[in-house]
Amino acid sequence: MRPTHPPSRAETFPVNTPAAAQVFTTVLTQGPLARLEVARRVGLSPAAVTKAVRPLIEAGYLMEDVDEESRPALGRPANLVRVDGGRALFVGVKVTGDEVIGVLTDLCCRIRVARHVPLADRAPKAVLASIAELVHDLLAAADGLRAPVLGLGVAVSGDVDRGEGTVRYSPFLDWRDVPLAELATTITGLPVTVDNDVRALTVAEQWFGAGAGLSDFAVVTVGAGIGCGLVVHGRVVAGAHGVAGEIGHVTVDPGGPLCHCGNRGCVEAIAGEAAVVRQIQEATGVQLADAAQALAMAREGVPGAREVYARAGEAIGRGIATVANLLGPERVIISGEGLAAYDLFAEHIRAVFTAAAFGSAAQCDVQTRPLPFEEWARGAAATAIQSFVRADS
Amino acid sequence: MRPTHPPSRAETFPVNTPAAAQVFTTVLTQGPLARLEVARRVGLSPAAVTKAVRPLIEAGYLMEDVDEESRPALGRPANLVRVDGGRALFVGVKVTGDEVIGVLTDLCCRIRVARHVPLADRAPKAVLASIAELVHDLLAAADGLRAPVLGLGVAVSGDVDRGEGTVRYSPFLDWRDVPLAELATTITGLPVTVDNDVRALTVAEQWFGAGAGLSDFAVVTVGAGIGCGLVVHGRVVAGAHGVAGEIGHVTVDPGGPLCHCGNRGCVEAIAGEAAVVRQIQEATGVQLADAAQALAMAREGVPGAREVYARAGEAIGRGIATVANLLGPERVIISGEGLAAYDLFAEHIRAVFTAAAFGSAAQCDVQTRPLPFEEWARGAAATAIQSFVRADS
DNA sequence: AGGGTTCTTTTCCGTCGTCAATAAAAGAAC
DNA sequence: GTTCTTTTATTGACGACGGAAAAGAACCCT
Repeated sequence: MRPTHPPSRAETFPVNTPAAAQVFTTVLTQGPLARLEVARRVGLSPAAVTKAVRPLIEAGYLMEDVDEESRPALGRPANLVRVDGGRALFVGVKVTGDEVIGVLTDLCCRIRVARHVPLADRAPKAVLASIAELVHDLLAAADGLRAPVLGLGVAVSGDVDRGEGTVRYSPFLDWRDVPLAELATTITGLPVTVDNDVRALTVAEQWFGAGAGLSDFAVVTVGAGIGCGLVVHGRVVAGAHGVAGEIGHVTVDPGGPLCHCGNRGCVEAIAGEAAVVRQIQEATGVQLADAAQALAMAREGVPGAREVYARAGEAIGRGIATVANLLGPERVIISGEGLAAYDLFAEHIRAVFTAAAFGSAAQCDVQTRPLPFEEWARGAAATAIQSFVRADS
Repeated sequence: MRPTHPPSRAETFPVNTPAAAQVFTTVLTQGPLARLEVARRVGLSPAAVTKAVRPLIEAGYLMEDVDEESRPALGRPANLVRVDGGRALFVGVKVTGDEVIGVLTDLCCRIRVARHVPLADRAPKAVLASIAELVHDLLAAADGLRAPVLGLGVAVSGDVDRGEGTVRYSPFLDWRDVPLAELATTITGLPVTVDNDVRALTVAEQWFGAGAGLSDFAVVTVGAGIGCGLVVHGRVVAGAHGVAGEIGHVTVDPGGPLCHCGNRGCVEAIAGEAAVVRQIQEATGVQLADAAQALAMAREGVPGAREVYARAGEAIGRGIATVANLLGPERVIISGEGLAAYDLFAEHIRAVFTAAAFGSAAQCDVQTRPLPFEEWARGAAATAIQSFVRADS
């Protein structure tokens, strides 16, 4: 049940306690902080923070840093503690249907290098080859940075068991029970963490994005599919069977269009990329090559096209309202390539959401964040950092 | 942020550590256990369990108990540890629209006495008077049991802040910002815990019911309203704004009947008690006095009546599928007075659920549990026990 | 230079949990 | 009936972690 599939012998985090992990993560995500401030946020005594920080500084993971800027008018200025990004590197990889996106990040999870590799074939072998190529490239780039690469995170859509490091079922890739972590470890020699792609993005948002500091929020991704990452009680929800956040297959209209899952009126069957293209083709009678064309038509004001986007927005709004009603998150973050059409969605999402959110669930803050695929890969790197830092025997 | 609103000075749990609370809860919920077995389940060493158990035995909360039955063929027989139910008592109260149900439980949360008091008026004053009467009765009954009453749990529908002990908004009772814990403490002199009623029932199910041992499950209650309690990561979900589990206001048919929340086609607007009665009246033209009459008509086979129940079942099934798709619980427990009509629902719930559940979310085990209102009150008592045991400064 | 303020560290101590050894309570074997 | 085996429970030594309090450090201001 180790979240990382480890190679022979690798550099490990110097302290193996929950407190150390929490201190490190707090410093990582909440920027340079005075020890006293860390103590307040983590709920430890200042002394405990001093003691937790010392070995991490000695190991080079944290560093001190006086901040000339915000010197207080009174009292001793704080010795800020920050993560030394240059101390270590991680690789994050996101697999999509037609390419593999990889980023090399530092220990602060800042992207240093990003690479894309096209994917001809979705079979595990081909994907692994692309991952290998990507990682090889990134490791080469890492050579110049004089820091060890300590982990690889891989994000794949579908039912992923992070603990086992296996992809149980990915409809998109047509994979079943692929021991991806093990395979990637033998190829790359790195400790590998495998997780679902939306959950990986959710971790990135939790650490560095609009979910920072929130214990309950949701990330809704609009694109080829409609996905959702949930954070409840401060932890990403994985579900008992590995599946969770399937907002794309929430029914919003039982009489709606047929979905590939076999049901009618799923959010994805109305607002997924393929569904939008298809519906606009049907409405206009024009054959479209891709989503960009569909978007262009709607922007031009072709009759029927705008309405398709409006209905898509309503479906998404209803899906978000459902999440809000069931979980009462503090915030919902909408992201994904589909945001390119956000101007066509926005008002409909909002209108349906405010109408359908029950009681104080409507207080939920809905915001959009256009995030490129690199950000998903960064999330994968974040899961690798998580595994590296996490204290679990 | 204390979960219990305490009176002047009361008996407290002897040890204030997470480990002790966990050991006690494990023994409470998983029956008499050998220390070694407790150690295995809690993840502590046997020695730690011995040390945690001792003060609890000295304080009388736990007791030893040799089990002649399951003596092993080999080795030293285990000294089972169990909670001494007779050591302390708790009162649990559930407020409904027309009555207040109270139970007196022992420390094992077994119901010793149950009482109902009718409720003429839903104003806080009247409800508090009923609670006072009920508690007075139960305390009188407790006198004969020679054990102190250590807490009162109150379960109310609506938006309840357990930490503050206040009812922020209860549409059903038409309450706003009632500091119920404080009020009840001054009246009864007991430490009071206030929580949402469905969440209280969910705690009871988590401890003693079909949710025992599960870290992710849901309780769906069918009755006057349709509610839902969620357990994620082993904890009951309260939501950032106090509202969560509003499955009753998940939309299943945007063109459906109008709901009191202002939307169309909510689960509650189709499958709530009032909605079913109304729909059957409309379908048959017969005026009905209550849900029992509606049920009788459907059982007699009056045309149109059965169909209303069928549609209700479908709505519930879709709601459950939505929960399963979003959270991937291991189990969904259906309960509530509405189960009286379960024979008319069952197949439709199941059919829609299996069709609409996505991927391995369909592995979720859906079961029904007819639980009387006393069980809800017992849940309230369970929250009181939780507050009593919980280690939080 | 001295006082005020705030951050950091030190020292000491208590608590809690593990480890390893020991005790205890059986039945089985001879 | 003694001894062995097996399993459970307890003990005591030890170490790690975190808190409290006090001292130290760094700065500003007067």
